[in-house]
Amino acid sequence: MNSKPVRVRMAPSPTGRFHLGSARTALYNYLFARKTGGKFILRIEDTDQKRYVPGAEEEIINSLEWLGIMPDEGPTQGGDYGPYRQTERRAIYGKYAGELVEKGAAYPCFCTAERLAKVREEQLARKENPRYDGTCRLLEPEEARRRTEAGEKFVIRIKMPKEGSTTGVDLIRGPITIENNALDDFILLKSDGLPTYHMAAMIDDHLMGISHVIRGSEWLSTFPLHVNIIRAFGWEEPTWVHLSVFLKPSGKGKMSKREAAEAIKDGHSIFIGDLKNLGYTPEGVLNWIVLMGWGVAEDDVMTLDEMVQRFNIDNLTPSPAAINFQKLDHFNGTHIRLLTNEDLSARIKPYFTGAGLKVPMDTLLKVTPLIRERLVTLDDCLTFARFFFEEKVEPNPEDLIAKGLDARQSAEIARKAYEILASLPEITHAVAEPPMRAYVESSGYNAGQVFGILRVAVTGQKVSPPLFESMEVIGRAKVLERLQEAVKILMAGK
RNA sequence: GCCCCCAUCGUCUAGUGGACUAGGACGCAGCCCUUUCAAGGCUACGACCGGGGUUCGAAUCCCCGUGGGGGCACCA
Repeated sequence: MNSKPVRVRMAPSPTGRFHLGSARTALYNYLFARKTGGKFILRIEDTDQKRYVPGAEEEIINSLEWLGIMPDEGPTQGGDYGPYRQTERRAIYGKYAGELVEKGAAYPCFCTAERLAKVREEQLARKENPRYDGTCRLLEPEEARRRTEAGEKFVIRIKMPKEGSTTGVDLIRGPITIENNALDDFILLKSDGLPTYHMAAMIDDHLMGISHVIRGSEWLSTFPLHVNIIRAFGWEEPTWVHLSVFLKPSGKGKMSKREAAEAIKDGHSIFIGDLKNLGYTPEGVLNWIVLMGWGVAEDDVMTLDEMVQRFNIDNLTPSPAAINFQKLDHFNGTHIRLLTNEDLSARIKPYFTGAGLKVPMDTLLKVTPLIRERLVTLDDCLTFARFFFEEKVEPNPEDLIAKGLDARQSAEIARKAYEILASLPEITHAVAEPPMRAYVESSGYNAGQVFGILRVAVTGQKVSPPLFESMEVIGRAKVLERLQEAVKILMAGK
């Protein structure tokens, strides 16, 4: 490990949606910064103008905000090392690339894209590895300068050593060595004047004082190239950590576009921006992803603060992890149950109002305790509790008929239940249950039959929160009204 | 094809040479609780990829296989 003050960064490119993998990278960076008292930085790597997606940067920031892992420095909050968007730093890169050319560590290349494509094709046909053939590497510096000054289009390539090998050290994987002749003369500066990732990231990491680079394992194969670039500049290397990749649930390969769409149909998603709408909580999502690539011996239910306390960068696992949505559901439900009544009520309220229901907070506060342990996702509140806020319920006539009984008998039970409840001054759990129990005893019907009919009549559904508690919240008038309606339905269907 | 990485229950993982009859979590199955559905409690099932070394001793270290994954752009 190096001795620099801890500064870590997340450097996404605004070319697509913000997904699980990006979120986990951000999380680990965040946890490490908090754990060590360091800074967490967001840098937008927008040097590819062709793939730029409008709104992508906004989604990144919204997602981080929703998860509660906002950076200390970044394009929105600023900082002493800005700007934090690479396109706003473009002047910097040309200067550094020029420095490398001066040193003889890089060279201008005038080959056209067409020629490069042709070379690649020929190499492939000969079953050779596709790579730059080195034509412009042989150019005399004077001639190269004459051509660039004449206005000819060019890129700048790194002059990779032909011999030897390069070794970089990854914190969780150990030394990684690659033969230099296996590395290409990668392009550092594109003909549009913007840098490629390879050079831009190294320059910015250096300029921003990044101490630890925690990034995805897709960078593992170009890792030695990055080490070479840093050495060419004569800078100090950061500590490197390459995270594992996420595999699709089957464990066979990365999530494809098609599979991402499938997941959404199932009520799941790999995109953070969707998870919110699907009723997931930041707490549940965070707990879920933090454990894919990092493990704890026991007590795996954690809040963000607890994660910070327990996080240890040395314990990150290098092996790929298959996504398991069932586990997300589990953690989501668990964290929902951990919320206070007020907090949970406030979080589910929008789902009711979104469905066009009027939801008074005082009533909701009484409903929430009845459904909280039944919720896997926040939007489940609608399936369990919408009848509390509806004027009328529309029970399925068949559901009103208890198991083993016919319509006439069920109607009799409903009418009797009405009589009993109507005779009471109030319908609370404490007052209503004893006489109903007594009726079950004396009637010869069983509890499941009697309460089943009552449940469907009052809630309109076969599955509901506890019956008597529910009736107490619904209120005497509505309970009796719904019971009467049930008797009517039963009589009509007889 | 070439290069790199990885390898413990179905899945996520604990394990850093002896405390391993390999621990936890999800899922699955059963039981308890119970007016439904959950939640909760208990129990069961379930793994060190294979082969060689090193060592008194290996899930743990080394090598070779095998399997899986990633990368080979004027994309990141």
